[in-house]
Amino acid sequence: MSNSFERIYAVVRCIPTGKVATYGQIARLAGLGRGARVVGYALFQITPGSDVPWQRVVNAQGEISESPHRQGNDDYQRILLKSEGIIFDEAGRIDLTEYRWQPDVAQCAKFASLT
DNA sequence: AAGTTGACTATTT
DNA sequence: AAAATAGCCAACT
Repeated sequence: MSNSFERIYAVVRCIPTGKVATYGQIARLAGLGRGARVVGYALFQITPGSDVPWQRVVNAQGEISESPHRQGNDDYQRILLKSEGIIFDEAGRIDLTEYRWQPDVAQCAKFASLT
């Protein structure tokens, strides 16, 4: 596993239940700057059984990003999020102004040395 | 070693 | 408002 991926996973693992984060947000926290795409690539390799809550990562529009290779799993992701208390609007989007995760260094000391 | 690729994002049509 | 364009960064081939 590449080091960058480890950092990304570390950040994602810190997203509390009931909250979501955007790819760009995670990229920045992981020290990747604008490498939002790398975050997506990292999540692509996550296998079921991993302790990384990949379902809490959505795109900047509050919508679930899907891929030609992952299609079918978007429904699964939506179900997981709903079970965590996240509400989807009519368009199937999440209200980021309410559910967007706001990193708290006190809760996640791992970031202290990354940012 | 160099080119391609992608769970992105912001900008421009 | 939806679709195409252009930057971005690291992994993969």
